[in-house]
Amino acid sequence: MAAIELFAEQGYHATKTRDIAARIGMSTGAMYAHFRSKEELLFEISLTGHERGFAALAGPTEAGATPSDELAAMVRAFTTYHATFHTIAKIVHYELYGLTEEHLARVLEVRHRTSAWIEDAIRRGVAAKVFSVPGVSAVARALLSLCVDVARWYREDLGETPAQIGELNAELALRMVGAERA
Amino acid sequence: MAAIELFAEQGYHATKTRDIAARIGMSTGAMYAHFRSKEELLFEISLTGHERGFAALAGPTEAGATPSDELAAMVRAFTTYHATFHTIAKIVHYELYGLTEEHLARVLEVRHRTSAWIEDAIRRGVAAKVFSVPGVSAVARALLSLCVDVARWYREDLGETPAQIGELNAELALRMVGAERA
DNA sequence: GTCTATATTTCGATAGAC
DNA sequence: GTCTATCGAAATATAGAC
Repeated sequence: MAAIELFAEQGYHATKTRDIAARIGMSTGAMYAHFRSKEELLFEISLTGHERGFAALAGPTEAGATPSDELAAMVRAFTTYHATFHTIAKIVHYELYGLTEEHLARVLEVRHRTSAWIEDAIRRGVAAKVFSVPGVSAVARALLSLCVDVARWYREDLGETPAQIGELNAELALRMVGAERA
Repeated sequence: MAAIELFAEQGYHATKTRDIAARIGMSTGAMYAHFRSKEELLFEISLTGHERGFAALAGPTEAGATPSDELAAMVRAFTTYHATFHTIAKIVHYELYGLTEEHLARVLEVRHRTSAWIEDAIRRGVAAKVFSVPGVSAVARALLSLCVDVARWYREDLGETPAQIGELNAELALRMVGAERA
């Protein structure tokens, strides 16, 4: 979708319906056959992006994995997602104030689910005495920062693949939680 | 400044000159005695914020400090800055696309100075063999993420002081660079 | 479904009185 | 310097022909 690129490049409010129309080679009038308003378009992008981000984070969990492997896999996948879909992720994290109150509530639910998921992973490692952290939720927040902020600075022409950034962040995450190493 | 709060709360483009006027209890006409345009207002906030951020990062360097103490002090101060002035920092990091080309170039120079500063600190630790990192600039980027992203989620009613977040991030930074501990 | 044309609103910025 | 009033441009969204 052209709107995704534009919202991410310039921000939601800076993007005009004419810009979107021009990029896809349509008139503004024709676009309104596909969605009711600009905010609805933002909400659809935002909610889908939130759900896919959570799916990326929650996907790699395997039964029987060690807390370290589990956390590394989560950070690796969540980071890779934020690099690969950095345009959508920018909208997800920086365009919340463009949503209506009802739509905002919908995406906040997903955000809460996301942070709870990573907190639980840390908590399991602490319980198993393989992690040592200054505070579970504070470190969870820091790990989310590490993953999420990738969307702010990542560009395809950086010479680094999303997978490489993911691998780096997985390693850093294990260091941050003080994981005992094999 | 009222504009700072509004730009940070809703974004630059979402903030109307009438909103700013209303918050400070002035008319829009009266405001234009104080600045030439909305973009000029954004630029002033952005440049000042950038410079103060760099000053916070570069301030704590002391002669004779160990690489670990030095890096910890930098991350502590830079994080504390981003929590304390999270409204300004939001503008600094998320409202770059609202600037004119000339003004953008000015702030990009400060940003480059900032990342170079933290890279150098890591490089000194690696040279002294007290840090062990997967890559100097990649880890520098990650450290910046950790500090900068604080501005995205910090709120005063969180029950945590900026200094506490700063202390946490300083500890996490030392873990990330694999600093040898006393 | 897409076009051209336009209705309607709202924006940033200015004019002129005080 | 601040006010009221307003200009001119630009925005979202709609109307009606094809």
